[in-house]
Amino acid sequence: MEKWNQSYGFLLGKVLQKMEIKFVEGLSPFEINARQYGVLLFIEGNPHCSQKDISEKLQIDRTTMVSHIDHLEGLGYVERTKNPNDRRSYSLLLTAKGKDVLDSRWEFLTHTESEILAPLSELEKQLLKEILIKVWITL
Amino acid sequence: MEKWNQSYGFLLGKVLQKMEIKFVEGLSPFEINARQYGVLLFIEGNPHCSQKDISEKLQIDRTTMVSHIDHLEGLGYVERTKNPNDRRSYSLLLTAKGKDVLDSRWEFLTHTESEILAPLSELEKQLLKEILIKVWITL
DNA sequence: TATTGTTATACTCTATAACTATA
DNA sequence: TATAGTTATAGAGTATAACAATA
Repeated sequence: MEKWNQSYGFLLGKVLQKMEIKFVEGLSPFEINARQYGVLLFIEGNPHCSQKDISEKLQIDRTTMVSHIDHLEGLGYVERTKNPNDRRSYSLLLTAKGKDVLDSRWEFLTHTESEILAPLSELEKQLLKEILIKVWITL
Repeated sequence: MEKWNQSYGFLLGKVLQKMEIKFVEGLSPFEINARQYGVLLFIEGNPHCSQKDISEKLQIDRTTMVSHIDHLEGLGYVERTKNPNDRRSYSLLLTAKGKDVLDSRWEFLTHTESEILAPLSELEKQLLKEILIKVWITL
């Protein structure tokens, strides 16, 4: 075992990189990247949210959000309407098409993850998820 | 629990991101990024390697390697000498200064990781490492 | 005056193709 | 001819600052 394999960061990075490469491949027919998929997920969970909301929660710069939403709107996955209560902001919603992409790729995502984590037992997979959630919650 | 928290990829990404931000901050006084730290680590473990060797093993494009090594050589962390057996390639070595940076930042890296993983018990930390290694080995 | 979204611009990181020097 | 390294260039992805519309 070499020195760099003893770092959690390197190990996490390698596993994540592998997952991401596969997942991004699966997203490419839908012309979005992993970030944009995350945005779709967020909008599904927070209908009528603003670009600012996503920007804050997902820690994406608000100027970057503009181009992400431009892109998703251009593909017909997301709909911008002005928020009647505050006309500075948008009220964002998934379209039916966007919802389809989200669901189909969610299945693909979980399938991809299973493949990468195949060497683990069911117990280990569950432990890994619990451990990650425990760390994430306190971040 | 929201949907996106149920993905290993999102959880891994969040934890890694947090580690990386802290680690890169700790590297900044030494004017290198995480990739370049990885290169130093590789050279330590593989003295007299060529740029091509690093490029292949760390999956960094060889043209990108040129600027990384330029940078590390400029800082006096790495020494380029021509390989006498094949004068096309370099024989790369850490300087004493490079070795110092590597060691001091290794301590910092492990300390940073401990901070992020603080919510875990010793057993959980060990399980996490074992699980990650198990997945990584089969990648 | 502060906030949401926008635009123009610049910066970082990386990749592609053509070049050189060695083999 | 093939390979290691180099250079110039272009492409993502992101960030900064100035602006418009609205609060």
